[in-house]
Amino acid sequence: MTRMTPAARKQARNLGSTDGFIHTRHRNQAELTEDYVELIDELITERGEARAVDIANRLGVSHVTVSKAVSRLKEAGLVHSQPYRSVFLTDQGKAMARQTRERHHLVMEFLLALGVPPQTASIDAEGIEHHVSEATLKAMQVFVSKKK
Amino acid sequence: MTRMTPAARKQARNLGSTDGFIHTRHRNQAELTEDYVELIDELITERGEARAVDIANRLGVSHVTVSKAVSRLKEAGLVHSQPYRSVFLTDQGKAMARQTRERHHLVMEFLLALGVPPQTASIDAEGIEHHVSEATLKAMQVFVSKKK
DNA sequence: TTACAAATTTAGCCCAGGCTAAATGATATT
DNA sequence: AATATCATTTAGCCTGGGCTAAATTTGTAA
Repeated sequence: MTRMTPAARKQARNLGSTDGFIHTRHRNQAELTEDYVELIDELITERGEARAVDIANRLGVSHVTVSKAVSRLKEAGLVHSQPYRSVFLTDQGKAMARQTRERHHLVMEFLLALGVPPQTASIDAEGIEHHVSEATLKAMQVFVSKKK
Repeated sequence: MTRMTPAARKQARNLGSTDGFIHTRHRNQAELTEDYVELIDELITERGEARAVDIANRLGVSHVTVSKAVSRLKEAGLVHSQPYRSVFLTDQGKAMARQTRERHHLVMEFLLALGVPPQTASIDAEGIEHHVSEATLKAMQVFVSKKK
């Protein structure tokens, strides 16, 4: 190989950008947060309150993990609660919940309209919903409308 | 609240199962692995070899992180390499790469057929591809075929 | 063939998000 | 009102996947 400056090497290999990948770690944090907020919202709707035990059971993690997660959510301003009491969404949390709920619902409708069986659709929606852009959401919306 | 056995309480709250959620941590591990394998495959195709520096640049992480990740992939039997040399896929790794590549391609085609603009489609495909079941993949396939 | 540049590995750190065990708080039955 | 039970928090641990700095290896120009 002939001598090259570092910049020239990079250039030669077409590098230098992160190529559309997002740091999975962060992507994941966001996902987890959304899952918690979504679930808290569901629990409040279903039973009027979201208790740590219930969150833990639904998520399949220990109640201690939930306790720590709730602290993080508090830090993030998504949730508030008194010690030893159940958890409530702040306005910000509610906004996120609404968004997430709508997105979830749309993705679900979309998969069903596509012909995916309900049970599978439910699982896939859980995984997919955190990764769809506004543009894709809109396209899904259009598709669902047309199907009706 | 009236006295209840623990089992009765669970029953009353409809709990006991993890409700379709998968532990995000694990889901994530699998994703990362697929991203690495996919990228290594791409690099080998593009340039004949996958070097740690290139992987690091494309993924936007440090080369040290890549080094550690490659060790994990080796452990998992997906990859092999001599010290200080570039990385190659094992048969198992190649199989995973092929699968991932096909899935990626199909999801991409699908989003484009749906009317999502290419750039957005590319980003979304990255996120979505790890979360689609066989059933959904098949439905996407059907949709894409019909569009042609 | 020596010396320098580039790549990889090693050492050692950090943080998030899991866990179990133990301490503390809330509540319902008697 | 006391006690037993259930829920939450605290303490302390582990692992994965990041990082920087330093050591090592490889490869090439002079």
